[in-house]
Amino acid sequence: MSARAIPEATVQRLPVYLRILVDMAGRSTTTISSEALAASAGVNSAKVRKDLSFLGSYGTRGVGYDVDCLIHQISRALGLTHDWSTAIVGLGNLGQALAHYGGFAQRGFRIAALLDVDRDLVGQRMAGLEVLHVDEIERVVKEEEIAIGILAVPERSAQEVADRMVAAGIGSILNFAPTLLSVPDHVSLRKVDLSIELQVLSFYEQRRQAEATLGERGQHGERGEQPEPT
Amino acid sequence: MSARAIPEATVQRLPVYLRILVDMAGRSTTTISSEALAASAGVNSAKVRKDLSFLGSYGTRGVGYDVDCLIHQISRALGLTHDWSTAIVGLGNLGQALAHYGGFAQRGFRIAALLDVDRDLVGQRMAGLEVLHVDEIERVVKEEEIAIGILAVPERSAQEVADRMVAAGIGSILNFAPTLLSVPDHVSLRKVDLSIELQVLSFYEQRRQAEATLGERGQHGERGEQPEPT
DNA sequence: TCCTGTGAATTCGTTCACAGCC
DNA sequence: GGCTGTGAACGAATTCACAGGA
Repeated sequence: MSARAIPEATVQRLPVYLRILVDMAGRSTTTISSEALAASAGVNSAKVRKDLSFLGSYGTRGVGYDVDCLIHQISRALGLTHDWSTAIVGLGNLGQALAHYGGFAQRGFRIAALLDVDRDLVGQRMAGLEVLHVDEIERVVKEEEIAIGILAVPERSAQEVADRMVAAGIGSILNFAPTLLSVPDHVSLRKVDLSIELQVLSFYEQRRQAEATLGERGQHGERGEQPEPT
Repeated sequence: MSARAIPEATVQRLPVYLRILVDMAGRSTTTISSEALAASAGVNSAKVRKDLSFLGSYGTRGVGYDVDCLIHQISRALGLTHDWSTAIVGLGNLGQALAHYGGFAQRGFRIAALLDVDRDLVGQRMAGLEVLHVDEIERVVKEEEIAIGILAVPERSAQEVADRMVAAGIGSILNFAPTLLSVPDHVSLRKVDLSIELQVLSFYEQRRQAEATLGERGQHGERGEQPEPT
């Protein structure tokens, strides 16, 4: 059966499968089984088959999935068949690191604008772009058709900048500031919070040290599923 | 009923509650209800109560929770009552940004070492530390009792460095490289993958544009739960 | 024979709803 | 009266297990 409503959990795994498949294609592999893909992705093969079945029936029984076909189907499902423009707001250490990170462009996310409040930064060139003042955000979002705003500003200004992004018409925000943002229902929001990651690791680290006696599970976190140490 | 086995999903939310509570304490708030905490955390109050109940019964019926008490209990549960030492391996754009990010130390995660393979970087000072060659990792992990390794190396060397961290005795790894790592069961692993975040946003962005007609849900992702735009 | 696709069973997480205590 | 703590109901995600096509 084809599509309609891909579950949240599946959406999060599709990019992982995609990366593996692109890698496979680069090695001239033409076909892959759910078992092999599952091993690379660190999940169980039934999950892979169920996930892929939400895209439609693109496998061949007794054989597996055609790598190129799957790449195409996943890309289509994720909306990666065309590029998206992004803007980075906040060019501190993290914002600059993001601006220079090549992995975005490579995966179809064009960094179309860099913005900051700091008058010393505005006007400078960075990663091939001129840094704009954050007050230009409304204009830039419209002119460059920015779909995704990347927020790398300090905690205290995060909400204000987010509000301006939303007002300017941005539909998706990736927030690196360690704060909870409020956005209207029609805006998608994801956050990356380094201290939360460390604190979660701390929990398991502590538990391991506290026990230091029983054999316990060691793979933790919805983001941390991993394959066998094979 | 007291503790034993805090669910994964709860562990991920405790740091969020903790941040809000610390903020509250800074504003001299002494007591908070599950309803208020839930509103700040962007979740529902039953979830807050259930989450907190895994730590024990520290609330007062008719009143709420004592802020300082909760801070203490959550910190204890997360293993934050003592500091943890971390090491950052890979000092490209991202590694440098992490090295200079103040939020770690502030939350009890001491950056005890910076390592890289690049001979030009080794020996330089950065964020108050001398950059060491990655070959020193075994010695440093032992001498500095590094608990958490932060991996900001390129994809191709991530597995190798992870293996060396594990061999050196590190129990937790936070991986920023866009690759799936294999580690033994007794090692905790979490990853932060920027392109996955963007691709998930792309999915919802595309769906929104494709529909552009029905009123649909806008808040997505296990990391992206958010409160009302109140 | 091999591997997909998927109902059914199970596990995990969330939400409801209320008894019990302040 | 207000708010916690928690069984019970519900829903989502995972895994099992196998029917059915290549």
